[in-house]
Amino acid sequence: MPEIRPTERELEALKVLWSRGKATVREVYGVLHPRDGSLAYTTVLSLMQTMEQKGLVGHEAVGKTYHYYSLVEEAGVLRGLAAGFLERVFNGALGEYVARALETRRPSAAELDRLEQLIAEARRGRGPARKRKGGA
Amino acid sequence: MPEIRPTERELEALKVLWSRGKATVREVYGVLHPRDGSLAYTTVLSLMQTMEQKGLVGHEAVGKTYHYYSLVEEAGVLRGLAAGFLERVFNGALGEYVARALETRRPSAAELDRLEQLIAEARRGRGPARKRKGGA
DNA sequence: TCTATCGTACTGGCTGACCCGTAGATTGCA
DNA sequence: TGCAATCTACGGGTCAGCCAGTACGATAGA
Repeated sequence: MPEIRPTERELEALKVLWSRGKATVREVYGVLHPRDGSLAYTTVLSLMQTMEQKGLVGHEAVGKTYHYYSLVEEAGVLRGLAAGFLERVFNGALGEYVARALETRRPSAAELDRLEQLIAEARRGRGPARKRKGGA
Repeated sequence: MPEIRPTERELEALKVLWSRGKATVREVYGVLHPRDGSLAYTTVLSLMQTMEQKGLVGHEAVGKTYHYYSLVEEAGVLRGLAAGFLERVFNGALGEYVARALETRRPSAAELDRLEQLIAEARRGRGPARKRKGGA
């Protein structure tokens, strides 16, 4: 597992696939285009092709169109990104990692409750995730 | 303030400057080289010149050598990086941001205490930072 | 003075990310 | 059958990041 590190654009596309299960190029384009303002359809097409070549996504032909789906698990990718960022930027210092994020905006009470919960779970010896790692 | 976003290499160099106050190219090279394995001295020199052009660092001549120093505040840069990462990857979801990081390794009791402390401070209405923003 | 050494300045090459236009194939429909 | 719409395939172009070689000046020591 050579560390999955999608680029920014690739991550945007993956998010669409994760939320929908699968999607056509046009659907991904429909999500990315309004945000970016100007972004050609063929650009998104190229993006999907590049991602397929990298093994991030796969496709199945339905009629003449392709339905793309993610080949990488969302939680795993996000975990990897977080781990890399934590290491590269904060040298693994969890406190700094959280402190800097808290400085950027005032967190809601609900968010703070959620954080407390995560910490409590971590204290109980198991990670916050309920799922096991053992994926493909 | 057009959002400071140093590249990976630049961040490595900035860390050296932050920890030492100022440093020569050779000193930065001395830190970066062992980690990277092979990295030419002139490469680090080019890096510093690029960073100076971007306004990330400045230098003063001491004899024939340059002493470089950071022009950007450490806390501010890290805060910006954390904010960007939080937004781009987790759409601003603080819980996910922390949860994924906690999954990567087992945090120590001291680290969890530190997190509790940060949350408590956030609950008291003020951010975890004791310092005001008003920098240069 | 001559030379080795140690600086910085300058320039170019390589790669990946990103973007898009055009071509070609297929389909639906009048 | 002919036309328009809608795909995918392919190729190219731009730019930033990264890396390093070469040039050139200053300095210290023989």
